[in-house]
Amino acid sequence: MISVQEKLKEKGLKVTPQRMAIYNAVVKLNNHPTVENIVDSIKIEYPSVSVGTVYKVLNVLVENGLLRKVKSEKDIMRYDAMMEHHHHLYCNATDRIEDYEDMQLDTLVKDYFNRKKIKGFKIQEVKLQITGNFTT
Amino acid sequence: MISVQEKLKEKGLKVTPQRMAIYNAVVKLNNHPTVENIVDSIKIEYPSVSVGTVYKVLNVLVENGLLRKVKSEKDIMRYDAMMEHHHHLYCNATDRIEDYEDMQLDTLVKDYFNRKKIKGFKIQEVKLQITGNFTT
DNA sequence: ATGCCTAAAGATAATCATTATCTTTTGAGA
DNA sequence: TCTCAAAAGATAATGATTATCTTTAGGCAT
Repeated sequence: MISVQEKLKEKGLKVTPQRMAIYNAVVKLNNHPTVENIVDSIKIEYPSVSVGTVYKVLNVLVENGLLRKVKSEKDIMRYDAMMEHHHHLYCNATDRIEDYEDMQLDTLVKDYFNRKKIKGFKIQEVKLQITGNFTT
Repeated sequence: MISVQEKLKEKGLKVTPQRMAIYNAVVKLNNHPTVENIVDSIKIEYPSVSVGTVYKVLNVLVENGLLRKVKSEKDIMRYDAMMEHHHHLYCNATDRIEDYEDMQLDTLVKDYFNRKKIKGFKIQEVKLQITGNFTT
């Protein structure tokens, strides 16, 4: 598992405490935090952090493949540190979003679209948006 | 096929020319128009239309099950007049979004999740977000 | 280790989609 | 036709995100 520092260097980006803190916050918060969540979390360590910086850093991390954007029902952006192919469980009752990995399902879908092509469209990725309710 | 007028009356909503025009614009534009697209389209018939009104009407139509919101990669809301269960094809190159209906696929997915439950989660709907490129 | 230089952080203003507010207009039942 | 609440129009406000400008600090060369 390659570290954040290494990934940043690889891309020619400077390793700064803010970038580390923001990345780690997304990993730690882990349930697809909003910018607000991230700012709150970081304020504990870095009370002086600027909101603009958080936005900038998040964009840099997304552009360089360290984080992903996740769009929720509301029009606030959320972030995900899980970079492998996966699906999302959306809760109807709350705004909770959880990652869902299922290679068996991926195979099923892949096979299906290998057999049945969509005419006029070349598929690159298929992601499932599973809505429902958490029972726990 | 029940008409828009009837649907509005059914819900106790007044039938106004603006509501008709906005609904018809979404149907006519058909490729998941943005509010801007809709306003432009309507300005031809109703040059005096207010943008605020378009937003309000769209929200009313969504709340009453006449339209759906579709979120795109950008953070601008788009609208869809297709109310039946369906999936979306997202183009990587352009911002084109197309509806995709596939009952065979729906059956496959439904059967899969009937056999393999997600623990701690009750599924209500599964929608596929198919990204790729239009070849036409 | 020190200095230099550019990238990044901080602070603040600006933007832009969307919503709220308030007044005027109008659909539709009596 | 009259009435009245609901809807439209106009405009201001909001709130997330981006841009701008100044200050700070990584990190490479000396």
